[in-house]
Amino acid sequence: MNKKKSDTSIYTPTECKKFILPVRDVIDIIGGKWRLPIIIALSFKIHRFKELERQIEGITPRMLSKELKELEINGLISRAVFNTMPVSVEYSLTDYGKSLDKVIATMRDWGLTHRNKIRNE
Amino acid sequence: MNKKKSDTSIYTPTECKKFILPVRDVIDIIGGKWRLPIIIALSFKIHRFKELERQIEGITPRMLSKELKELEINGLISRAVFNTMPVSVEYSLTDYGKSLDKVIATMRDWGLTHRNKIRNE
DNA sequence: TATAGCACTATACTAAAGTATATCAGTATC
DNA sequence: GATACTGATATACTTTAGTATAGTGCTATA
Repeated sequence: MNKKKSDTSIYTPTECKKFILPVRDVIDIIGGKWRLPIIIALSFKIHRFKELERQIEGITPRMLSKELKELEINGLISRAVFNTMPVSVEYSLTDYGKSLDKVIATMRDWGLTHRNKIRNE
Repeated sequence: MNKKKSDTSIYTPTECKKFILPVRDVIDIIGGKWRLPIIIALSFKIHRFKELERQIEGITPRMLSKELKELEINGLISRAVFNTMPVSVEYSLTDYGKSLDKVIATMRDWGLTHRNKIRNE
């Protein structure tokens, strides 16, 4: 009776870490300098490698290639190769990638409020 | 008539960047290795510096101090000094900081789904 | 034959994020 | 007088993220 389990059930370093893990996953997946620009570009339309390179200004082919691979591993985008001459490769958001929309929208809402708050201080 | 504005209105590098900015803000604010643990810990109760240091295992006082400052600058937490002996300093989430709950919950939901998906592959 | 476009990759580098370790001033306890 | 507590800060270091630049194999066009 001297200790209430419910008060601190989540509030131990271990439980706290467990609570955070899925949130951290999202940050790991869409974090970094280039992932969001890529996801947003692909949410508008399917893109070829060079199109993305031109669309996302400042990105190097090395980073684009690297990030596309990561996003593909995480199942957010898919890669389709066509044997045209020269070969063309199309990147598109998977349904799973599209499901991030809700998350991005929620973040964006808060971020817009934050921007207004900062501006009015 | 040969170009439809609505098709590409958001879809230029400049407009795309504008769209992303508030989302990036959120990542910048809660991203990094230690911000979420700090925010979550403070969402359960007010903490003193040493309490946070003990609660968040692995953090060094340098990082804790650095991140607390950043979070305070962004208005998410507040710092209260009491002239006890020795001095005690209490950190708490502001209402504004608490407003991140919704964002964190949404991210967590998606992250949990992602974890289940990965596990079942 | 030279040049250009596509989808990358390789190598070397710089910058940012995070870690390790020691130390500070003040007080209270052993 | 030595040690420990509080809330930090300083310096030096390593690790991760991102950049710069050049080059690959293929083919079509000039």
